[in-house]
Amino acid sequence: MGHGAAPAVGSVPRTRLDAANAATVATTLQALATPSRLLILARLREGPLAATELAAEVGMEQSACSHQLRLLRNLGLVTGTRNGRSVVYALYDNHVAELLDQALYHVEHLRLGISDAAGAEADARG
Amino acid sequence: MGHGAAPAVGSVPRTRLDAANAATVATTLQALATPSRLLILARLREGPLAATELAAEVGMEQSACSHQLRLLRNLGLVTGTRNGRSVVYALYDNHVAELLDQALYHVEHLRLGISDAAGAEADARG
DNA sequence: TGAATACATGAATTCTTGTTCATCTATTCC
DNA sequence: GGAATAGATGAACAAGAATTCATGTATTCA
Repeated sequence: MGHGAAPAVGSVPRTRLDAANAATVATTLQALATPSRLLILARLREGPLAATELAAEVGMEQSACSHQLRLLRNLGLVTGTRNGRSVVYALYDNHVAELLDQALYHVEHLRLGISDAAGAEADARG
Repeated sequence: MGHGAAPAVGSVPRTRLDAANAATVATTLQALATPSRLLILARLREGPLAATELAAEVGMEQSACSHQLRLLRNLGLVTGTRNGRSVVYALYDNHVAELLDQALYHVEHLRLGISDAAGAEADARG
C-alpha cells in the first residue's frame, strides 16, 4: 500500500454506528464540511469573539456569517452570549476543540498520501 | 454553561488553518458528512469487504454505493483492490480509522449537551 | 465464445445548502 | 424618543451533491 500504519495518537472508546445514528452524526459533522464554518470554528478555537469581528476575520459578510453561526449554535458547537450590543461567540466546550484538532491533524496527514492512493487505485482498476 | 470541560483524550499538534487550507480540508471532511458514506466507512472500519457485500450491508443500491466509493477513493480515504471479479475495499490507513473514531466519539459526547446548548442560546438571544 | 457475475460510469433528476439582499429586532448613547 | 451600531432572519437564487436508471467494462466459468 506504500503507506505504513500511523502512530496511534490517542485511544478512544469505539462508538458503534448504526443506520439510525448515522444521520444525526452526519448532520453534526457537516459543520466541519464547509470552508466558511471551518474558518469560523478555527478562529473561535483561539478564543471568543464578537459576531462582527468574527465575520471580518474570516472574510465573510455579516449576514452569511450569522446564518452559519445559527447553524453551529443549533448543532451545539458554539454558544453566543450577548454582551451589550454585541454577541460574543465561543466554542461550546472541549469536545468541539478536540474534534477540530483531530480533524485538522488527520486530514493533513491524509493529504500527504493522496498521490500514493491514486496510484494504488489505478492498479486496482487495472 | 452547565457543561464542564471534557477530559483531553489525546494531544495532537495543532494545525494552523488559513483560508487556502480550509477549502481542501472541508472537501475531505465532507466524506464524513453524509449518512451513506459514514456507514460505508464505519463498516470498512471493521475490515475490508467487497463492493457488493458492502452495498448490501449498508443498505444501498450497488450503483449509489459505487459512486460514493469513487468519491472516497479520490479523497484517499479508501482503497479498492481487485480480487478476481470483486473489488475489495478497505480504509486507506490508520488516519482514516482514527479520524472516524474521534469524530464518532466527540459527536456522541456533543449530542449529550445539545439541549443544554439550546437553553444557553435562548438566553443569549433574550 | 457466450453467458453470468461484479463494478464502474455518464446523464438526468431531485434535494440540499450556502450566499446575497432586504428587512427587522435589540441595545446603547445623545 | 431618535439615531446609530450589532445581529438575526426570511425569501430568493444559485450551485453542488446524492440517488436512480441505463449502460458499459472486466472477469470467471462452462
